[in-house]
Amino acid sequence: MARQRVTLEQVAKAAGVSRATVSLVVRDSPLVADETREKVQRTMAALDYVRDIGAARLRSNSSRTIGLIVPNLVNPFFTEFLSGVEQVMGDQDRVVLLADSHDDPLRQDAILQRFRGHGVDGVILCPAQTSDPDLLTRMRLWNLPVVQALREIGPGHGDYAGADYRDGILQALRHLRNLGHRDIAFLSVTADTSARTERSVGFAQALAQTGTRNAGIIEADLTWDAAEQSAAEILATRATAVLCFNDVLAAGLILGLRRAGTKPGRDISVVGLDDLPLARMMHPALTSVAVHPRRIGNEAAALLGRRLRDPSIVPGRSILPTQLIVRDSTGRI
Amino acid sequence: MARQRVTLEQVAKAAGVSRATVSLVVRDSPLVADETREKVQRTMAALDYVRDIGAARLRSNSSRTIGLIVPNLVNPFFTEFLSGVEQVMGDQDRVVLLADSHDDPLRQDAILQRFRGHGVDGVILCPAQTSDPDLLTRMRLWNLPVVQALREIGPGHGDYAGADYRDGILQALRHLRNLGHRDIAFLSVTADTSARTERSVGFAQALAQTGTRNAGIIEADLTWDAAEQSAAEILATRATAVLCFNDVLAAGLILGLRRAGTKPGRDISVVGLDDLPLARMMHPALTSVAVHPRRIGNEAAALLGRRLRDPSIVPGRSILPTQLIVRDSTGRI
DNA sequence: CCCGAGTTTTAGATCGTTCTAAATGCGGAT
DNA sequence: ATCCGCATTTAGAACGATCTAAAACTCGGG
Repeated sequence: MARQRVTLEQVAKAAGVSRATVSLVVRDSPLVADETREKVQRTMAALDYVRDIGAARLRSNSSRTIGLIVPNLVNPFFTEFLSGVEQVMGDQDRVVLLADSHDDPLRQDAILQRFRGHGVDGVILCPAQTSDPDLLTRMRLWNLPVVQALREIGPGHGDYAGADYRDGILQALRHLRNLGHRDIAFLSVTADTSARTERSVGFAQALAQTGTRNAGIIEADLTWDAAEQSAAEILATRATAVLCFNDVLAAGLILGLRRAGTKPGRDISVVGLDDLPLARMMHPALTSVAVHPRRIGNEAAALLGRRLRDPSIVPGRSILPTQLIVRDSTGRI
Repeated sequence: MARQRVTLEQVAKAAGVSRATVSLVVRDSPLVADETREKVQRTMAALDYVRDIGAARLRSNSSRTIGLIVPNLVNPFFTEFLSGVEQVMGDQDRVVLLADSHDDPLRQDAILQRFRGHGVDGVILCPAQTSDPDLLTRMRLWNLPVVQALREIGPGHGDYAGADYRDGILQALRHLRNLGHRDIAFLSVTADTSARTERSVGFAQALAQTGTRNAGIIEADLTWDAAEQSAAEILATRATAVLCFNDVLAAGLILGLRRAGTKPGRDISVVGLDDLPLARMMHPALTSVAVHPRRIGNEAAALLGRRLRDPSIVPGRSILPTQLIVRDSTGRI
């Protein structure tokens, strides 16, 4: 069975015009006469012509393709984000190349090379933990536009989309303070990312601003099991409330606390970050800071679109507001 | 800032050989002498050469790119599946183009055209509901290999990867029967897919095989809210146990039941399908049929890889076993 | 009847690779 | 010396689009 791709040439022959004219029609150029345009469009439809983007890119350097690298496809937070990116890109008639770095900088490098080879127009990157600080410089040398999202390499410059976690944490601690809590622990992660430092710093600042006290910072791997294990450590502190790095940890912790015989929401308060859909489903339903990862994905995609249209534009930083959603896992002391 | 892509030509010049030789090295051809190969490889590394896959595909018709279409990126079930696909494809040094059809056949068509334009080698498709039955014929005409997964258009032929839902449902109903339940309701979805018919048929068969009775089939949209609403309808039946289309519906239902004052696991038993991670986190923890979507993704990717290697190979059907995970949402009558 | 301005169309080069078919170099058998 | 076979290398034509620069029309005005 032969390769029977319909080419510009064939459309041109069938419509009785030149290849160049058909190419103009394909690209919606105003240069072509209305009558010709229609004739050509009819022929294209009749022959089921599909433009070969690869060939087009070879000549024109625009592949209508972007790369997306996330550190973890299993975490619903990133998949929500991903779906936000896909949505906007789909509407712009761009295609998303997806890859999972598993938070491994080497793998991330390999993915970037692969993306380069495929001629992506740009990349949306949630950098893997401990990414090489001058990765961004290298990418600039490669002429590869990048928008960072959710995490950031080095001090903030370049396009970035994220959420205002600090304010979210402040809201959470205010809420806890109002319920009478003074000693608050922080269940953090082991992974070393900008997201972690941002939240740690946010926690410290919020303690100061609300007049509450640090009852200890516990670290766990970013898995439900690890969080469940950490319940014991948390209970060993004097904390009456716990702020969690994210909802996954919060969910695990609550499971662990319940297993240990404590009643989260009564004996101890737990606040999550992210407000994943599952927050509602848990028992007790989780008080959490809504971050809207999908919207961050929308923003990141929009930023990249903007950058591709005008490479010299000044870097944009979208920090979306967060808001505390109070449910049953927090209660008066 | 100029476009400074390093090409075969430049590598060839620097290494003092011809373009063709460098091309052979790039493709690991055995035709080239070891000494030359090493020299060329050194030069490539020094110049930071990146092979342009688009240009390569233009000549050779292999883009090392596959398209993946899922009906819903928000449902964790599909993202687990997706991550399974990505994993295998990444290992094969292929890139995944991802798109979300939102269960809309028109959108699905548009995506397929886009993928065609990008010259994907093949497609993994979870068909949108009510997909045109002869979509598969069209794709054959396009010379576009396809592996279906999780759902299927028309009667099963062609490569397919899925799970043995029927057996899973049978396991679930046996379990309920052993707990003393005789009247079982089925909380199904409105969407019209092969997945739904498979589960409906499975339910009917399992009723017969276990000597239990159909206490009613309720339909809900595939959202947590809709499932929550349906609790009232369920309670209006004589059912003492409910089998749910999937865990998302089960989770919503449990929420609705609790809100209505019933205690799932005691007053009424609930079984989910899929065993998403959240099944463990709910209260009561959800009894569910494990399906391992990630593995199905692995399988689908493997099937497509096989097909690409040998287009004439006989179609493969991977139906993975399922197993019932008993937790707290089911109990003796 | 030719000219210039404006509109529409086109030939041919080009992008970075792979493929085909032929050229080259070398050692040993004739 | 000449020729053969083998291993290695290469020139040049693809692939399917876009781009550049120029050609071909059309239409009033001089």
